[in-house]
Amino acid sequence: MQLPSRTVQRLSKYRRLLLKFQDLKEPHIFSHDLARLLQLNPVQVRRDLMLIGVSGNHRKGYNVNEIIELIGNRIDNEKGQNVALIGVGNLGKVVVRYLKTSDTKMNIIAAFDIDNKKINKCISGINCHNVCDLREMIKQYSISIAVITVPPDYVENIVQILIDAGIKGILNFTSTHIDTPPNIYLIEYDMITSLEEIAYFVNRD
Amino acid sequence: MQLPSRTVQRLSKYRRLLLKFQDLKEPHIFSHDLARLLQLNPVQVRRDLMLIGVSGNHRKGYNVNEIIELIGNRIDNEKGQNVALIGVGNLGKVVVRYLKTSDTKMNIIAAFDIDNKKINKCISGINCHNVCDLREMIKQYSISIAVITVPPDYVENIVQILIDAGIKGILNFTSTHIDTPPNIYLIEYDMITSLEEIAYFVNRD
DNA sequence: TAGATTGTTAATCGATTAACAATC
DNA sequence: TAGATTGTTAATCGATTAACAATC
Repeated sequence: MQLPSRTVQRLSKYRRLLLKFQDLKEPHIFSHDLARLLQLNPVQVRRDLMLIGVSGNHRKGYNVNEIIELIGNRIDNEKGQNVALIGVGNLGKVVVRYLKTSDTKMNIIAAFDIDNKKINKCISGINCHNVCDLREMIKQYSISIAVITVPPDYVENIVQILIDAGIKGILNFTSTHIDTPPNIYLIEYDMITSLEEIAYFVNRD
Repeated sequence: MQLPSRTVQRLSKYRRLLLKFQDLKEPHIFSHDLARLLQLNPVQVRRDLMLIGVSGNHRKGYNVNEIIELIGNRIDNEKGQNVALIGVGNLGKVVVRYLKTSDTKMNIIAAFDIDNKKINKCISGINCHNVCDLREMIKQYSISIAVITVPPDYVENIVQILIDAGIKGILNFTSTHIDTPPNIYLIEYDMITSLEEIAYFVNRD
């Protein structure tokens, strides 16, 4: 049974928070504490946990390790999830460094660029390849997710290559809207739209 | 009457797309063309435009200039919207440069850092100030929105300063969840959560 | 037992879209 | 007129939350 996307987002956040609890040797947590720490409704937390089959204790709350394990069972791929980054500019470098230093099952294993000065260089421990090798590398290393951090003019072209190469999911950091077929799962970070949305509500509250 | 947040997001995207049409001297557009270009439903486009009072022509569609103007009336602040960026690291620099070169009514007018090597330097045409001056600058230049690009350990502290200084909206680029009172409009870009969400659906489609 | 919690259904809320009237 | 479009209500869909039973 497929989980709602909002539930998946919250599960990701529960896990990251609880991994800190694990370090603190706190074996249990109540739904209202988890909710408070993430500014959510406790009912929502209990419902999310119910959906993935976590069962709590009426006295002690939920077992932290059990939550972490069952979230992993749902979200993680056994083989790990290989991610590629396209566009080794300033933003690309920041994203690679961030992902390499975060403890997540998302493995960023290759970067790509068209600039010969960058190709075959190492950035934050991963190699920068020629965009021409994208298709081959995606298949060889079974990369299913791409993070796009190229300049706006290159976006359309890169997306076409990615789709042809069989990529399944895209995180688009450029503010250029991209057109994807419905079988590609797409998330777009559009900072202009986000700032304009914030501006709208700030002026009306 | 307050617009739904999803409508505001789409209006922002309509406007950016239509500004290109304006350059091409295309005076009109049909709802189904606008919808197709942004992968939306034409009914949704017409409904959004109806909500802001745009009226179309049964033969020629909607007037591009009229849409742009009425979106501006709703979203833009007459005085312009002043934005500050906190944390002049690599990510911060990228964001400043991007916002300075985009044509948006969002004016990024100041950057802040705690590093003396950065303070009083100019980045992409704006000055980097000491975080200690945040409160004063926010009031003086009526900055209502902050973009946060500081390292995780500084986030909590910075948010407290921003809230005390009366900031109204925050775009959080760090993957550290922040706790804001309900009168602050917050958008968070959490790339770990986004990648895990993509991974979940990619493995199930 | 009383009180605090989990577990789960049903009601509600918000957003999208189907249906169709009106117009050119 | 026929066909294509806009305009708008009502139905539907998805997500959240209220209500309350069950348990320790």
